[in-house]
Amino acid sequence: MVSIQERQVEERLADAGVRYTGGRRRVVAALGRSGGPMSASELHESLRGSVPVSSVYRTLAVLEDAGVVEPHHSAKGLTRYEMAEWLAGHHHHLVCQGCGAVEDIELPEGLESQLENLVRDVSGRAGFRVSGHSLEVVGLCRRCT
Amino acid sequence: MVSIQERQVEERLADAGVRYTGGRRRVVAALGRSGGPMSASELHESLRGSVPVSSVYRTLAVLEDAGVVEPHHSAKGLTRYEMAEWLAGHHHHLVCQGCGAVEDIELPEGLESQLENLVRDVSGRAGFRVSGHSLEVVGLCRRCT
DNA sequence: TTCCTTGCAAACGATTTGCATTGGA
DNA sequence: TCCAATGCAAATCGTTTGCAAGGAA
Repeated sequence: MVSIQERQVEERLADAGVRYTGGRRRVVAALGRSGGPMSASELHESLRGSVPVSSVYRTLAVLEDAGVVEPHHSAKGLTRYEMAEWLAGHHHHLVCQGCGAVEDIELPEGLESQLENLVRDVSGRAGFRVSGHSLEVVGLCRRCT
Repeated sequence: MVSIQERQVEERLADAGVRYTGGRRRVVAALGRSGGPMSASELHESLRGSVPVSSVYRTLAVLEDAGVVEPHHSAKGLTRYEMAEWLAGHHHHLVCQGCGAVEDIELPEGLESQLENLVRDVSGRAGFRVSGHSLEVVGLCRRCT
């Protein structure tokens, strides 16, 4: 999967005026492979230590600034990152209370747009300017059941 | 508001075999007053330092074990707590990207139950045993707009 | 007395930052 | 060349824990 996504990231980073170096490419690739958000240390491990933890953090900060990845805050003060919506598509999360794993899910089209309207409506009433939403379903995954 | 909720907490802690001391009462009261989840240090401040931070943490741990409060993970590795659903009622959150504040909102009855069905349906298909869900709407609050 | 609770300070773990070095355009 | 990027170590910051003192049953 060196394709479209890779190009888009390349372009976005160029626009942001930063380099798309080897280390950064590896982090993006690891995130692209993953089926859910990953933390800095998970990325560090996934890359077999080829990118030091501090560099992973800096890379994630750069990527977040450029709008390439988005943070996701989970238990025990861990922050996990995933490809931004415009790259990975809009989706929601199943969070396992047993093992802490996070899995992506998509809602059926109809329900998704209905939910969007609802969100806009309710939030507007509270004087809130909506920029996005995320549904988090908690429970036990197949393995932890 | 010394009423029902207070009684329920009292009972729950008694069942858990722990004391409902002054410090713990103050933490619960502060949470009850709040319109959204609060972190340990926010509680510490809100109580004008009358409860040391470490005690706030311990209190929150006890309350969580007893099922009186529930954690909510937010930006910058902060964990905020709020009264559990069975005490505060089911609701969702508006998260301000500007100031980080979290505000509670409720969905209209109809949409809420529809959302519940949807969640059960989609998650079940993924072999996931659902225990709850939470919708997080991100954007800018009135003050930060 | 006997536990549970509390406070302070030290310990921890995730994340950030200073600084000297490396590497790409 | 020149500035962004990197690696390491030290510094931060939220949170946890050890231990001795305080309190209620």
